[in-house]
Amino acid sequence: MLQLFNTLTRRVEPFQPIHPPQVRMYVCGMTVYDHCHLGHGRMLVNFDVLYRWLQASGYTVTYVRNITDIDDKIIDRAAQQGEPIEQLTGRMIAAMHQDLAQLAVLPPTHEPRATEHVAGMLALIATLEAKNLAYQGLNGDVYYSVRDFPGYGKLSGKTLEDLRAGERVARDAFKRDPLDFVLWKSAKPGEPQWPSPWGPGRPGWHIECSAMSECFLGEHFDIHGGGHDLQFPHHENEIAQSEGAHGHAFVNVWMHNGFLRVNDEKMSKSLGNFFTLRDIFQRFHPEVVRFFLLRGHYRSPLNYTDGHLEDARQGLNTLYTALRDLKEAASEGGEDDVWSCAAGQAFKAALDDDLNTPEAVAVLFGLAHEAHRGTRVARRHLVRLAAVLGLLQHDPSVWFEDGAGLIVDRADGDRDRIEALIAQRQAARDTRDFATADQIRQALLAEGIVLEDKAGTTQWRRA
RNA sequence: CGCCAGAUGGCAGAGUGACGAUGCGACGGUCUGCAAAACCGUUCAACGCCGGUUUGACUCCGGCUCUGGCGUCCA
Repeated sequence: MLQLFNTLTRRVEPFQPIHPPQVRMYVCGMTVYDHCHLGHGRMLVNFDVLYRWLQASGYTVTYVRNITDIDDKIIDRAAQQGEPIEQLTGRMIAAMHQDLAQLAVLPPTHEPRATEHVAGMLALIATLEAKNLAYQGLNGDVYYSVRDFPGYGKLSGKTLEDLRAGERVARDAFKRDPLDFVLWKSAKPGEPQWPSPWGPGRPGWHIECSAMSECFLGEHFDIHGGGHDLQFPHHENEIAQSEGAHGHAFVNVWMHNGFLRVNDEKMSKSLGNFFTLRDIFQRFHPEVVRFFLLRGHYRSPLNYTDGHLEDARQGLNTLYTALRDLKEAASEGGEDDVWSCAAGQAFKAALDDDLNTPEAVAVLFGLAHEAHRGTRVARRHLVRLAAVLGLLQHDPSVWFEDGAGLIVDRADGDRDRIEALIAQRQAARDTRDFATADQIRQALLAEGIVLEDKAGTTQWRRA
């Protein structure tokens, strides 16, 4: 049975959907003012694995991942670039979809945009105001009154006193309490705005997720996820909004993934130490990146360096080598149930244990070794299990000829040239002219191409 | 200052109250014309520090040190 770590209880607990076999999950997605970086990729891949694993476990999953397409940073960026907001967000959304497709991240069931749900947000704010949980300040902004919501702080494990003690809370003369947060921002000249009972303006950041999750998943659903930095204040505020408005539980399981780090610092746009996915994809195959991310547990910090990506690439190549070398064995043997074999059970146990992907990956290596030692079904099981993680779905021969996980420059006709050299070398070998044969091997090796002689033929791959 | 998380072998990274995950790298062997891949073996291997509980602790408890995150936009 699946067990998940719940931020709300700080424990790993059995996962029990509210309405099995349905599972409803919501994940906070991207704010689209820039390209996705590797940290975003980690979050998106982690929840993609959860999505896949829930489905593989027999659940019918409704997965909602929102897009924030209106906020300060978007407005600033658009202004800075002299670009209309919708053009900027449209561009970034298209880019994100490309990046995610490359990473083999499945599209969610719904991918709502904040700007399409302003009506729902206004309805929610009205409810909060009617319940005296929201008030309008003299500046026209509508605030959430934190002190009037009893459970405030339960997700982040903080009390209002703890929070007030922090000196980093900005003073705002229009708030009743420094911790109150904005639900509706009154319109400023030149900014996008929508009409509302409180005057024209635009939504605060947190309200969109309360409105959109309710729209697609209802007032009470199973799983809500996001990056660890969203735990406070974003998710805490979502709870305040949704539970405040509806008077009952909002989300059963809260999940937060750990950060990707660079030089032991969080990778973030603010720190400017980020690598965009597309930058990395210039050098490494996206599957290497996915594999790298899955080798660590989603809640642990993961440190990025080029060297670690290279390690991951070598490991992935070990798996692809098993697929390539044992290609013919694949079609042999009848159908059987992967989940009943030892590897399948171990794999399932690993993912059921709070998505222990490193352990699951270890099972994959075990299968690769078994396959090499002659276990007939091992290769098929390897492919089947890896698919659950979104791995090993490329043709192994193409994988190795394309670059074996690296992005390499290839000239047109490269392949023909290589094949021709291999033929030449073979001719030399036939006359036992090993000096010439080795010379050709060395020449190809110098450009990163490794020749492997086996069973009377020679195959090649990129190193 | 408050709250939270973490400290594992050359590197990455799981896990467990007693039995040496896994990967990468390195070394030796088998195989090969030579290689590569694979297989076999080695790396005499590690659990931040100090106490405690226990027959037994890397694992549980307490303290300490250090690191990171959150408390402000952030996946």
